[in-house]
Amino acid sequence: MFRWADLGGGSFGGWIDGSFARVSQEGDRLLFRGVSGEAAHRFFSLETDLPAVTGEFDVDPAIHEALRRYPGLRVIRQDPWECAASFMLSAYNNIPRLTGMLDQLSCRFASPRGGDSLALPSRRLGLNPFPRPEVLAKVSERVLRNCGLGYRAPYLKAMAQAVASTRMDLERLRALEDEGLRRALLTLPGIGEKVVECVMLFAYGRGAAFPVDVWIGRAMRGWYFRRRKVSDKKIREFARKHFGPYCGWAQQYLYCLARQMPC
DNA sequence: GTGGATCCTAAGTT
DNA sequence: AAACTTAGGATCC
Repeated sequence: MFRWADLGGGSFGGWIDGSFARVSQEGDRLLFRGVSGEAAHRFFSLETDLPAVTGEFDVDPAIHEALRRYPGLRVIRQDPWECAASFMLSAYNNIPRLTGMLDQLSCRFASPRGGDSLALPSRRLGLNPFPRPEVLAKVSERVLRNCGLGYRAPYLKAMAQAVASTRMDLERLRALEDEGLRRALLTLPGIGEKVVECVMLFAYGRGAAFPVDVWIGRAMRGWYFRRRKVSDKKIREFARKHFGPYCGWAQQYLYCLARQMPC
């Protein structure tokens, strides 16, 4: 999510299932190189009937405008470990710094394998695969701080240890219903009410998840609550009822709109 | 225009 | 519920 690079010439690169993928668009078709079509389809949720989904929550002027501005926008399905770690690190942080942190981690604790060799990204781009939890679990807190993580360093180490051990099998969590999944993920260190929604939505494909970050919070208060003071939880509950079971997809559209025109 | 000192803030969690 | 690390960006000389 945070680690895709603009390679120029209308082409973008990032890691999908252990392969470095290059994606470009030809007319209304997407072209994938370095990765199986199947994996790419899963990653970009291309099996989802987008008009059917967006039609379900095209219910008011704000979301309507967002749908008009960002046609084709989809929710990705990322690897749960990378997703959980990335969003944990995003807490009380800014995007440029976050990407710098992730780049350092991937350059220092992961090496490129797989993908077609000619298409391997350079280390300078910071585009190695995301480090495995077993690796990060053994890295000292001091070294993690050295990657610029700050106070988040111990969280990442503890999370990596949990995921690398049998304590937290992120793949087995797929079998759980939304509430069970939410409760399980919340036990991970550094994951709270906002990040858990991100992981559910962007890694586990739970369309009913609705992350309320500062941007969505501001925007929703402005657009739907007459700028009243409302808790993030209330906003989430409202969104779930207002937009329905795919409110998480609506969140993506609103998020883009909120960042483009801040309140 | 360029360089550096300083201030401020940040896709929240504990 | 106040505190949390610190890099990157903005502002200002």
